[in-house]
Amino acid sequence: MALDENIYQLRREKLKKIEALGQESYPRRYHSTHTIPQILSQYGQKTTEQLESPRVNVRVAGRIMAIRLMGKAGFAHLQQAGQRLQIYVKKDAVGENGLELYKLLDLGDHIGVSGYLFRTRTGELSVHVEEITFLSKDLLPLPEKWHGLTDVELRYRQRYVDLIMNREVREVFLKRSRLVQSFRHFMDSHGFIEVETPMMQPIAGGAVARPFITHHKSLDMKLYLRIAPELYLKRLTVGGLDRVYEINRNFRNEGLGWRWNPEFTMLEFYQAYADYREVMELTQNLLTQAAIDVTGGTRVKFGEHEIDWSQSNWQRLTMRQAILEYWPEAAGTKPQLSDFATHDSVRILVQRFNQARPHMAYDPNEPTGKTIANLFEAVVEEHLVQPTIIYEFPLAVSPLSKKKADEPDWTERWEIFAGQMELSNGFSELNDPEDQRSRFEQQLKERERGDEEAHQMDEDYIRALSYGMPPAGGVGVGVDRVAMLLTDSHTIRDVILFPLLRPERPAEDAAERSLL
RNA sequence: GGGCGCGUAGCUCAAUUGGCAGAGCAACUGACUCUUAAUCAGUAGGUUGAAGGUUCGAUUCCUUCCGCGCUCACCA
Repeated sequence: MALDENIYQLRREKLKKIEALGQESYPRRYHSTHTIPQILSQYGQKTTEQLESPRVNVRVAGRIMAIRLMGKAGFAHLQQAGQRLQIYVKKDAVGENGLELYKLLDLGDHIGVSGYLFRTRTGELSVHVEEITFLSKDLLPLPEKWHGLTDVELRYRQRYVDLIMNREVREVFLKRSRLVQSFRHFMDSHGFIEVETPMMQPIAGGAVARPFITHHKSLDMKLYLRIAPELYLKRLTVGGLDRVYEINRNFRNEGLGWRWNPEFTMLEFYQAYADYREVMELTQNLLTQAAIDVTGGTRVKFGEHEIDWSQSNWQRLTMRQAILEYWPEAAGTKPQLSDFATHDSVRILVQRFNQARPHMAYDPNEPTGKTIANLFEAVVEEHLVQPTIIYEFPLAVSPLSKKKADEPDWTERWEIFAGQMELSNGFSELNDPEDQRSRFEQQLKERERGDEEAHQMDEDYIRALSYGMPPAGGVGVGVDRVAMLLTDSHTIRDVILFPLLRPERPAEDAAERSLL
């Protein structure tokens, strides 16, 4: 703390000395001829002789990540775009003034150098510097050069330092960017148009979750941060936007965990005249393409596993089949499909399962379909490492999807799982306003029963459906989770630049900062 | 919210059974015109997360609190 402040003051004084040498302390621009990655790729393979005739003059800028001074000469490494280039500074070439400036530089400072390329005795491509231009001072010390920044909390809190020090982190976020690009390109090329719908909503609908509450002052109105864009996007299909998508944040007021951050990014899209099977195919293609675009192939390391995103590796099971398939031996003989038919038979399944592994919560008053969905999560989810589509979901947990024609307790809905996570959710959209009204009413009963997350009534949405919504398939894809799988990240915080954290200790730290 | 674990210099980590709080890097001073974890000599840097307790003596043991991580529950 005190030391940190000392360094800060010392470096401020160095900055004044740098000004005294005739350098601007915070200049406005620097004209480079090359970026460091350009130099490395264009000249990385050239021999000493090739670099000598003709001589290659360069101007290049970067942040000092290593610096070594040996009396009247020195070496440093400049970092730009995650790559490093060595520079060689000697008094004969930069003059008295240049060497004085070099002596005032610290790890973390930004400089620009002009000079020519050469190879050192050990063969490293370097810039033989003729002129140094000071660009910006690092007043706070960077973490230790060898171990870098490893403290997990500091990495999230001070992501800027994390990005400077850890190249893999930079790589993860470049891949995340490519992922979003891939999704956009895929949707655009399939005739979808991108839209933005409200993030602040008077009724938080379209998903089952507890919302964040906020308030609009001049309207004196309670607003919710959206938990899903669903109901607005479907209003747009009513309006004739037959293929729409949105990539944006949802906010859910829930606990945090390796798969959960309170704000997370979803790709959500709707395709008119399609049913759940068509959008299932589309989403499978979307994800396979994303794996290729982000990683260059379909086989992607994820921890101990290798996930194969190629089309032939995808599995499809109904929810009921999956429970049979992964029923644990310890819980006795596998159930039969008929065991899902009645409340009592499902209750017996739960009892058998809980005797073997007593950790599934069970409320005998909840709808049977909800129990089956919970049973699925308890029995199956941990087994789904390779891309798997689970389809046919209980009506009770699917208030917005169409019923199966032949089984009205089940819906035309699927979810995609991989890496033990739910990645995507899609269904044939319910577009019958009267059915929708009774589903909402059913949810209101759940709410009265104490389920805070049950859906609220949305009269305007029902009015929109009453104008006639075309048949449509709709899909949501969890962008953060896909990013995790494609970057071998095992917590969602590693794919979110600034994950939600408790604020820093206010008293001490604020006092400290005001000193700086 | 429950369980487990962690918190020591700016960073990464030590400290024997409870016995003088240390190292490397970073920083400062000096030497050094091909180094790359540069090297060499020296200097400085700490309320051991906080409060309380046990003890002649606590970084170490106990209690409470704070923060972080992992995990379980709710959720995608």
